[in-house]
Amino acid sequence: MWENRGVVVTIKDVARLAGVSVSSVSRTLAAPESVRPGTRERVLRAAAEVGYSPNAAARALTTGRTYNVGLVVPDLANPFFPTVVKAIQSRAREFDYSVLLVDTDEDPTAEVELIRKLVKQVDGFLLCGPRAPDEDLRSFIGETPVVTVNRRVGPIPSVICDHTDGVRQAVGHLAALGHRALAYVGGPRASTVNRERARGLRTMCASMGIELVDLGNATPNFDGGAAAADLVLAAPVTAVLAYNDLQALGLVSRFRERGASVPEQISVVGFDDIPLAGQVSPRLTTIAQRGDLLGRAAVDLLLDLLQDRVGAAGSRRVMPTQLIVRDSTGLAAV
Amino acid sequence: MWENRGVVVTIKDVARLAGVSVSSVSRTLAAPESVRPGTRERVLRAAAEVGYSPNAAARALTTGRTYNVGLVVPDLANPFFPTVVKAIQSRAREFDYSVLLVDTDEDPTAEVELIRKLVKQVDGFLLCGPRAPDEDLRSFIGETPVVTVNRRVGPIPSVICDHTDGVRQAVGHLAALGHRALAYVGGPRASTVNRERARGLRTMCASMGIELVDLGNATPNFDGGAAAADLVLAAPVTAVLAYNDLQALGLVSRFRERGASVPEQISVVGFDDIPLAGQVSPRLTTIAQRGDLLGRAAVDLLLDLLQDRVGAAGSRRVMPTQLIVRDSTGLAAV
DNA sequence: CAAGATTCTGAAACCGCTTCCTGACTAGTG
DNA sequence: CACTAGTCAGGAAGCGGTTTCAGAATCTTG
Repeated sequence: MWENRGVVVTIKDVARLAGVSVSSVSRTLAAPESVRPGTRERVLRAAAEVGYSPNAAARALTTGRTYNVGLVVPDLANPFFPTVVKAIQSRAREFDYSVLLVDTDEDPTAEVELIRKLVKQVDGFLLCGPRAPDEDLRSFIGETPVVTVNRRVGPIPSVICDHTDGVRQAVGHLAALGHRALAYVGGPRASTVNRERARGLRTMCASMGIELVDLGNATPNFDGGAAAADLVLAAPVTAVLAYNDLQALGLVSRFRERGASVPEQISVVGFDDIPLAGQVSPRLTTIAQRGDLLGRAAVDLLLDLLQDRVGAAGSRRVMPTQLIVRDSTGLAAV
Repeated sequence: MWENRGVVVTIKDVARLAGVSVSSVSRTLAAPESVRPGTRERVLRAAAEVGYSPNAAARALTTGRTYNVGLVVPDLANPFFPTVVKAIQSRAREFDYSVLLVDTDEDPTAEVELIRKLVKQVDGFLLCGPRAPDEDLRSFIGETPVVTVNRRVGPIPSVICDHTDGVRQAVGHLAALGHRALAYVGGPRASTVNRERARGLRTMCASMGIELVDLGNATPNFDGGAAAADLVLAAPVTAVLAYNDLQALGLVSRFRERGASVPEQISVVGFDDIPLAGQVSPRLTTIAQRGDLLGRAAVDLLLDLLQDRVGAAGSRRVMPTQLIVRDSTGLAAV
């Protein structure tokens, strides 16, 4: 039924109509200047007339380039990722690349398997906050081009945000508000971002004489935050930083249930600046990562890689990070 | 640099190693029972040994099947879509299909163009709440298999939620709480879902003697809701239904700013039951669509279509809808 | 205007896989 | 045991492009 979908027009049809050989058609389309203007004209006219568009599979077969990129995300339901994915998809399209999406549901094992399965179908991968262990990711080196987003693994090209600087801004902000002790609700253990933030936090707090209570790893979503809220209240702190905004929202929600008002009794800082952060009440103070910039830069880096036009120096790109002060932080309770 | 990514193992390598012809290898992999056990054994062993996996492009070229589906969404940043996309991606994977994702940014024109561009690269399309006009979508009939999700266009196979029933439940709920006049904040004009809800609402209200104020079309996001909030307060109503949860959240937020408490002064009902709906405060009463069911059913329908195993009868699938009563609805203000 | 240098063009091979067709071999039958 | 029917495996064509190579056409130049 769908076999003869419309009329399948191939390069031969164009060649016949234009009265030239298929090679000339191919050449015209690939490098118009390599063909005489007269021929070019006829070919283009013919192509337009029959509405020709080359068959991607055939092209991929000969050239070895699929014009597909594999995009792997741990959980699309985390509002941070759609921002990145949108940017990636749109930037890829500008270069006529298509995006093969894979959601791994936070499963590190599935992640690696799925990547392996797709290797032949794409020119390279964009791994957003991959959860697989370093050595698994390393195994792709030399096998297929890979760019990681918000994760750093050995020499693998990456695009990340300057989380350390983000943390610096946040701690500075809290210190200025008089907070002397704060808690950190962590994210996935495997997350580079989490480690970087935790480390940055320790350094900053140490250098500023602020007490830091590490509450361990919580799941990176609303419920994870809500679950950690009671730990926070039990700790001798006046402010808390969460691994991401979803957790922060969970914290706020549970604080409210417990009757602890934000920011009067406790200040809350999130990470990511997801769309909702500025819309809920109280509006969330958060450290913004520009997901759109990350996504765009990741595509550019991968494409550069595919063209061999990237020195080792350029294989790591760092995006800025910015503290957005809203209503969930205030003067430290006395 | 990436040209010789690893060792490219082809069907020939397997054939050589197994001491058979390529045709036998191909046959073994496609239809194991068509080959003698001894041969089968050797082929499989050889394939495993060299880690063979067929080249998708080559296969697509000969068979005409790409094992890709095109997934088109208007805006991934709307939290309803990730749910659907996740389900689609995961269900597709079960059948070894890959998902080519396209986000159209709510642009009806781009939508059609992008679909056209991808036609050759996929076996069919899943259009989630497409925004393009009916006639454009109709033009794909016979050209490429298409399944629409939450949109009905002529004979195009579709999966939708029973929105009329959802509306029925919601109006029943509000009526029982004593509301006699309610407002509707609409969504995109082109949205089938929006039309269906509006129509259902009119019918229901008429039959129950409830007054309905149609506030026209608002953008289907938080800001659209916030913008409509003042219209609601100016109307003689005690409850409002929004086109989606994002709008509902916007409404609540603006109501709060205006000092109108929810649900004491005004009840709010959303649509979709996005993850956040149950987590914000007040928790949102909403009409749930099971995005996961929709996504899964859409994949199944498309695959059935591709196998020619779907009668005209089965080409429309309707998913249930359910009112989730939470805290944003209460007794009508007197 | 002829000879050589250049630019264009077409024929053909090839990418990796599927599938049709044919021949070889096995099994079944009288 | 000879003959037919039925299995199974291999050769080869072909999917729709790209690219190499060599020949044809055009342009220079003396």
